Amino acid sequence: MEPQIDIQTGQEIRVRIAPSPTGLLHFGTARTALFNWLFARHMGGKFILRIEDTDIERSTKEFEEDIVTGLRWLGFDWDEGPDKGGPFGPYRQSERLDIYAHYLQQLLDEDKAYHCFCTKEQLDVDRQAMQTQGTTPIYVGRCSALTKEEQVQRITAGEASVIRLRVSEGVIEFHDIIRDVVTVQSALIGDIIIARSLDLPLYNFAVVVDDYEMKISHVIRGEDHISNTPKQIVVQRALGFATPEYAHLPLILAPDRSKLSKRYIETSLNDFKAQGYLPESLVNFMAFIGWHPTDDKDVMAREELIAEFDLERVQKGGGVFNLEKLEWLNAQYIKRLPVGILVDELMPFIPQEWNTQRALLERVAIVEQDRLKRLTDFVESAAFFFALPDYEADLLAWKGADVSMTKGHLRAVLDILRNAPESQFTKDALETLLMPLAEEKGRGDILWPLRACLSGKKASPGPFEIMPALGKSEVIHRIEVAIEKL
RNA sequence: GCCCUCAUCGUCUAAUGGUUAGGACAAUAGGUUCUCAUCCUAUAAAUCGGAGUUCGAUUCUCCGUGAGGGCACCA
Repeated sequence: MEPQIDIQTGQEIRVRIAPSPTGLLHFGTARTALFNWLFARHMGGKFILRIEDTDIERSTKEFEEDIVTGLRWLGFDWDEGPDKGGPFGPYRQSERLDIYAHYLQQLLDEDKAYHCFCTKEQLDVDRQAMQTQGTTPIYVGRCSALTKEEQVQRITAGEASVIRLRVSEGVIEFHDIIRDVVTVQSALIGDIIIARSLDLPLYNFAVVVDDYEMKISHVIRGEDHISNTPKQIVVQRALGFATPEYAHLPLILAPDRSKLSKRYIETSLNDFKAQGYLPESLVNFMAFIGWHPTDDKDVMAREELIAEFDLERVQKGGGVFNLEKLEWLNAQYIKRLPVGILVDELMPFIPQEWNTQRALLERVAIVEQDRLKRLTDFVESAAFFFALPDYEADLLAWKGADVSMTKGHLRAVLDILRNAPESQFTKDALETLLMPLAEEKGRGDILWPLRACLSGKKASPGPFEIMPALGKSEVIHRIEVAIEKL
């Protein structure tokens, strides 16, 4: 497909996900990645991964690894990124320091930025004062009048400083695809710090430089960034850069409607993998927090999402994370899996011993498929197929039936099954074989003890599902065990 | 405190200036070969409040209320 051009800007459509490796892959980050990816794929544009590791104290390689692994698992293939390069690399901010230094120096030379020598303590006092006065806490501008000579002098004298951008008063207005126009007074921003030094740029500065250098056409990010946008626009203007199109996504909320935190769900998306969720379910689920198609579809495959996704239809209000819906969706996707694939997916979760017979595993998977909400459920619900659990004899009695009667019923079933050839061990054949007896003696009287002795559990799949999976000899054996118990 | 944003069933959401306000999850009640699950059917459940515009507003405007986010030499 030829790269799509944005009608409004005439630019190629390029979006990015820009996580900072200061923690595990968060659910919200994954959802932002998804919306960027869907938009890019829908529009035929490019999706870029950029690692924002300017915070050298908190960023780690391990977190970056976790994030990249998670995004890959979800299937968000990026066109450019630190692992695969691209025409506008490097894609890790820590490797772009010379680029930032260049623009920082330019701003300093043009006197659009200046060195500020205020200490953190001073700034804290200022902030406190403004807050008690009821005004917006911004920089008071103590250092803004310093001449270049004075700045150089104090730096050479060894005084610590940061770099601030001069922000003039006025109105900043920007367009948001989801929210239309957002207006902010720049007087409420003040002279923002854009770098600690030439080598240590800060977020609001680095983002602007990178988005420009990487020719990002649409910035799609969480609503928590709305208040950063005017600051970034101010930087763009100082640098003479065009403003990209924005789309601020509604936040994902915990059930108490506060910002989703690690207190409610596991922080790393990779934990969802460990808990037995399929990437397809997560993708479908995440897409539906903040977006829905026009029709009533509720299970949508990746390709359908791409085909129908539309940023303009994204919800404005935050959405609560609903675990039950995720589980339901996961069950839907598990149900739709071909057995072979299901078994493959199950592999990482099952005990070694079960893995000796692929054929048995497949038969069991067929029985359990409709009962699984998560892949991990299989371990517990299917255990009885691989080893008959210990159970009490009275489990075998159906609604107060006495021992000798139950025993007799099981013997009758055993007789029928002993004479049946292995080829008769299919669901349908077994039903025609045994149902007449069950109708005669009472369904519960025959079926309950049979099922109970096969599974050793009071709740399990039905006997006609269990028997074909187990095979003749094991079925006979389990019935004999039961008769012995009685 | 200041700034920004938002508001349809419990939850995710659909819809239109005129409909019985639709679907899904969850809940409840039934049904299908014993149990559990699946599956099927049905029931209950919403336009935050007040003005205005209009023949008509859930939809447009304003005010109020409520909620969320942001206010770092973090991102």
